[in-house]
Formats: sequence, structure tokens, C-alpha cells
Amino acid sequence: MVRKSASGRIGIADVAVKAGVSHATVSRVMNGNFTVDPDIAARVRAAAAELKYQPNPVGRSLALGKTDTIGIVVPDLANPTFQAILRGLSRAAAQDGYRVLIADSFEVSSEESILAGEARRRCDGLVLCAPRMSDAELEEIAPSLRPLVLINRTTAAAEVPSLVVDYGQGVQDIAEHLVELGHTRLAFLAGPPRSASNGMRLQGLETFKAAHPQVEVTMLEGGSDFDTGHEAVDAVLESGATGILAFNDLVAMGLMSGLHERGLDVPGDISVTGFDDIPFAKYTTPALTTAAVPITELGEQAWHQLRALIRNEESAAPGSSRYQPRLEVRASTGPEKAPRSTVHG
Amino acid sequence: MVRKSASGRIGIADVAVKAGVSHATVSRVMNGNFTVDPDIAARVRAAAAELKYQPNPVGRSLALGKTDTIGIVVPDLANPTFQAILRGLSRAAAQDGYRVLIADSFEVSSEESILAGEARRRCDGLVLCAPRMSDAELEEIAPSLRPLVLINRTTAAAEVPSLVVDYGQGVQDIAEHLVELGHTRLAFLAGPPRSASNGMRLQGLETFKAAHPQVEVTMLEGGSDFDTGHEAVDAVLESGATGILAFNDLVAMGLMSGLHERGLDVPGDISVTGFDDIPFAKYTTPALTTAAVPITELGEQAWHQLRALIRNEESAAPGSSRYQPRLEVRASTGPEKAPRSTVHG
DNA sequence: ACGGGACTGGAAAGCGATTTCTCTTCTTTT
DNA sequence: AAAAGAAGAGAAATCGCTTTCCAGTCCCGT
Repeated sequence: MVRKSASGRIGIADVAVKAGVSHATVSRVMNGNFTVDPDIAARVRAAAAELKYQPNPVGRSLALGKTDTIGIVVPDLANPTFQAILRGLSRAAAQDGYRVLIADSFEVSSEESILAGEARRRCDGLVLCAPRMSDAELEEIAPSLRPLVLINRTTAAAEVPSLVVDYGQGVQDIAEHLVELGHTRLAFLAGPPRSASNGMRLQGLETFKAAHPQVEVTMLEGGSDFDTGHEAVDAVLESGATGILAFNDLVAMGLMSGLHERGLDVPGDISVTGFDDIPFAKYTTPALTTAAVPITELGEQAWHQLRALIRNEESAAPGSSRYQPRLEVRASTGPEKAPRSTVHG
Repeated sequence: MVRKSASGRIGIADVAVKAGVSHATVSRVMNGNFTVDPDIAARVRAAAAELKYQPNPVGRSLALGKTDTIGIVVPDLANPTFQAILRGLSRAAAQDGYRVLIADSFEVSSEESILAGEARRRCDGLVLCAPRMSDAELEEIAPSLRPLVLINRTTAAAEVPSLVVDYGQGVQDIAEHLVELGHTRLAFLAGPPRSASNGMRLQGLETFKAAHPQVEVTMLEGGSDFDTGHEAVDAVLESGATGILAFNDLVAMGLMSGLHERGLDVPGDISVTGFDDIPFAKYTTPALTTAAVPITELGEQAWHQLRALIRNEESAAPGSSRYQPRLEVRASTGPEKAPRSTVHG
């Protein structure tokens, strides 16, 4: 009969009794401390095996002051970008024996810092993914969240590395590509207003406009999902633009679908571009021209940065790094046809 | 100057000192125990606020014997189906103040039970998603994992509710639909061999074949992602089938993309169907005919079942439930054209 | 043969909370 | 006014484990 120590599960005490030693010795054996007589160690191991003893991680965490768990806060778990980051992070962390706790803020920026704090206290470190909170708030809470790694966001707070994708450059590359194809009237379908990556894209477009004064760039309201793109068809057509830069691949796909329903040809009538190069982008018809972001790798790198912080708080803070998107020209962009209207304005 | 109790963070002891009371009293106040004098309670609260005290969840967990966290084990975090389940689960659990810890087994079935055990010990309950392990192993470890909820898998172990989608019925519905359109030669692009849901589909097809002896059904090897579908083009064409049942939407999309590259028309030349009705399915060209599975809802229901188990182990074990897929006829299926070859075999 | 260093393993002190137990102190009742 | 009862708050036990501290053992050199 297996003794149960008060609670329902087998504890270190049960093993100690069965092996006829103190629980301190059991602990030593379980943790590979070699100051234990091999015979006794064997006896303890046998007892542990027979009882199927597994140390309670909560007790362990309390004693050790670490949980072997990291947290990640994302604004929207439905977004493929964040899913990919999560996947990369989880995979990399698992290889080092760490688990990941997820927190979805559902784009409610006011919840973010609370969520982050709660997650952080249960973990050894935190990855904050494209937080929607203000710069001021971020800078204020960042220190209490360390070890902390930021993704697609930066902060002035010390010891907080951040990994950011250069969306501004990516958007410029795409716009250049469209211009080279002869397009002179572009439209940008924007993303969520609070998204920093949307801000970076807007900045990139400003730079582009400065360099290409002859190109007309219309800004359209948007979002980050299929429906946004699908619903934007009218606005896009009204703009008269022939080259559309969608916030991301999802929006681009929704838009293409909508254009298709209107009987318009992509890229014959209108060229459409996305951003991110999600796995689906290759398989749309026509295949989507987009800017590829090594997004899973981003999650992986986030772990490496976090690991460095966790392992050695003194270590030279690993600098923040910047990822350059790579233009992927596919079939959804083509040369501008004869303009539908000769003059405008 | 804020006192730090040994560790770097502010503990209950600091608040106790600052408020001039014992930590027992602080605990009482923080937990809404009303046997504390209002004046003292106010003093404690003030001290806690000033020190920005937040109770350490690990210490709390040890004392309370609960972590307010649940775990989920999935075979592949890259799979949209599991992502959707995770999303539903996370959202529902968050509403009740629970967090979720994720574990990805990367389709390595031998790791699954270890992973599950480790996750379970850190949590108050576990959701096992489409486990790839054998029935015997599942039944053996299930009791030690309780409270446990299974998704797309059942077990004989007691007190383990499971939520399963009736893939068999769904496949039959799709096949019927194709037959009604005049197709007499079908092909099934199978999924991962160890997947139970693949097994259910195969069973469904057997039932279908028994009911429709005149219909030829070819079985093809496959997988669960885009590339599988894309690479299956040759095999599909060789089979001579005019109606293709892909394992899921991803495979269907990959296949359609491949067929498109070969200059074939869907559904003109070949009809293609998917399974799951992922958000993308609506937006492919042509829009994908598929069987819709309320997958996010599945994650949500998993939480409800788990919650019932956690809250009251005595409660009538909530029965297992079965979800019926709903046929979504879209544009990727159409009537069979004149057969490309009159006779075969 | 005896003192000192290397080993072993038990006892006990945390880790940071919650909670029971107990002792005051203040009310209330007779 | 005395006894019984209620209420409030501190001391101490717990949760399950790790780890320091320390008391014995054993072996070795002198």
C-alpha cells in the first residue's frame, strides 16, 4: 500500500521512509549530488522508482527561486505572426528544458501591463510581443518585468533587449518594386492603429514619398485580418490606385478575394502585395508578392536573448537586433496596364 | 528605502513590517478575510499599495495546493487546428482567471506522456490534444493526469471526458456531396498515420464505400500541411479521380495550388474538398468546399469540462461529447465534366 | 595512537505564502 | 459586577523541496 503524505500525491517524505533515510538525502540523490554513498543512492533511486516519485515542481520552485518557465504576452493569439513567434519561442525554450506560459491580451492595451506582471511573477522571464501600451507605460513597467525581451518594440529602459523587424524598410522595398513595374498610384491598407509595426510602415512610406514625389500614395483605414481586406475593396477601387500595399498577407488575401468577386484580375487590373510571407502566401492564386520576415526565427532568438539574461544577469546585455525583410516577388504584382483614367485631381 | 527580504522582491514580510502587523494579518487582508479591524486593514492596504506588493504566486500555490494554471499538450503547434483549440482554451480559461501552459510534442509520440506528466504537475488540470500515443499507454497514464480532458481521442479510463469531432461522418458528407455532383472516382489524401482523426476519416470512408459500391475510392499517402498537398499532384492525377477529399484544408490548398500550376481548372477539371473550414478556406480561389468544425469552440468546451472537474471532483463526470461537422459547399467542387477516359482497369 | 581532514547523512532553517490555534481584549448578559 | 461570549491579531504549523550547518565516521600521516 502506498502511503500518501496528507495530500493525494507521493512526496519526498514517502520515498525517504521507504528507503530508510532522511528526505534531505533523497533530495540529494534526486539532484545528482555525489556526496551520497552509492549504495544508499541506489536504494533511494529504487524506492523512488517503485513509488513512481516525481518531485513537486511548486515546492522545488519555491526552494530554488526559479520555475523553469517563461511567459509570453501577445496582443492576439489568432494572428499568424504571433502564433509563429510563439512556436519558435516554445520550440527553442523546450530544448533548454523551459516551458512557456501564454497570455493573450486580446488587443486590450489596458490589460497588458497587468497580464504581463502576473505572467512574470510565475516565470523566470518574459517576452513581450508587440505591446500596444504607450511608450511611457512600457518604460515604466519594463524594469519590474526583467528579465524581459521585447519583440517589435523598443524601450529606453535598461537591460531590455528588443528584436524588431524593419517594417519601414520592407514597405519601401515593396513600394519600389511597384514603382519599377510602372505604378504611380499606390494605396496603403493600414493595420491596427496602436500597432508599433504599423507605425514603422507609415514612417517607411513617408521616406518613400519623400524620395518619389511623383508617386501618389493614398492611406486607407484597415486592420489586420482577412475581413479587413475583404471589406476594403470599395475603398481601394475608389482610390484609383493600381498598386496596393496591404498591411499584411491576411489583409492582402482578403482583398484579392474581394477583387476576384468583383471580376477584377490580379495582377492584370490591380497589383496586390502583402507582408510577412506566411506559409499560405505561396499558395494563393495568384501567389502573393510579399516581404518575407523570418518570424519563427524571431521567437527562437527571443529565447536566446532571454536565456542569456536569465543565466547571467551580469553578462553584457545582448544588443537589440534588427531584422530585414526580404522582398518575395511572386505573381500578384505586374506591370501597370493602360491607366483607367488619364488625369486625376 | 524599500526593504528587500533576502530575495530581490517585496514579500509579505515587508508589508507586515511597514504596517506594523504580523504577516498573518497581511495575508488575511489580501485575501478579503473580514475578521480584520477596518482600520488595520486600511493600514495594511496602504502599506501594500505603497510598496507595490504583489503576492508571490509560487508561495501561494504551495500553500493553496493549486496553481490557477492548466496545461495543454499538442502534437504540433504549427497546425492551425491546434492553434485554434489553444486559442479557444486560452480565452475561456482566462475568463475564469486561469492561465495556460503549452507543451508541443512535435509529433514525437514517445515524448508525449513525459511531457504530459511534467505539465500536469505544474498545473491544476490538463488538456490532451489528439495524443499520438497508443490506446494502452493513454489508458495507463490517464488516471495520473486527472483532472484531464481529451480532445479527438477517447479512453476507457474513468473520469476523463473527451470531446471528439465526428470526422467519419464529415468525410461521408463530403463524399456524398461529390457523388451527387456526378463524381464516381474519388481519392482520399490521407493525414498523419498516427492521427486518430485520420483513422476516423478512414472508417467513415469504409462506411461510405459499403453504401456506394459503384464509386471507386483511391487511398493516397499524405500528411497534414501545404507541401503534402502540393506534392500530391502527380499521385492525384495518376489516380484518375475527379473528386479529391484532402485530409484538411491545408492539404487541399496545397493541392489546388499545384493543380493550378499544371494548368488544371478547379472545379472544371477536378473537384477538391478540404476539412476543418479554417478561416482561410473562404478566401481561396476558388473558395474551398469543406466540412466546418467549430474548432475554437472545442477549446472553449474543453475548458468548461476541465473547470467542472477541477471545481468539484465529485460532480457527475460531464459526459463526452461529439461534434458534427457541417458541410460547407463553396466553389471548389462542381459537376463532373465528360470523363477524361471512358474505361479504366 | 592521536589529531586533522575528507566523507556521510541527519537535523533544521529557509522559500513565501495560508491557516489553524491560541491568547488577549472588549462586549454583552444576568 | 461577574461570568460568558465574541472578535481580533499574533505565534506557529504547513505546503514540498533544497541546502546549509553540524555531528559523527573513517582513514591517514606522523
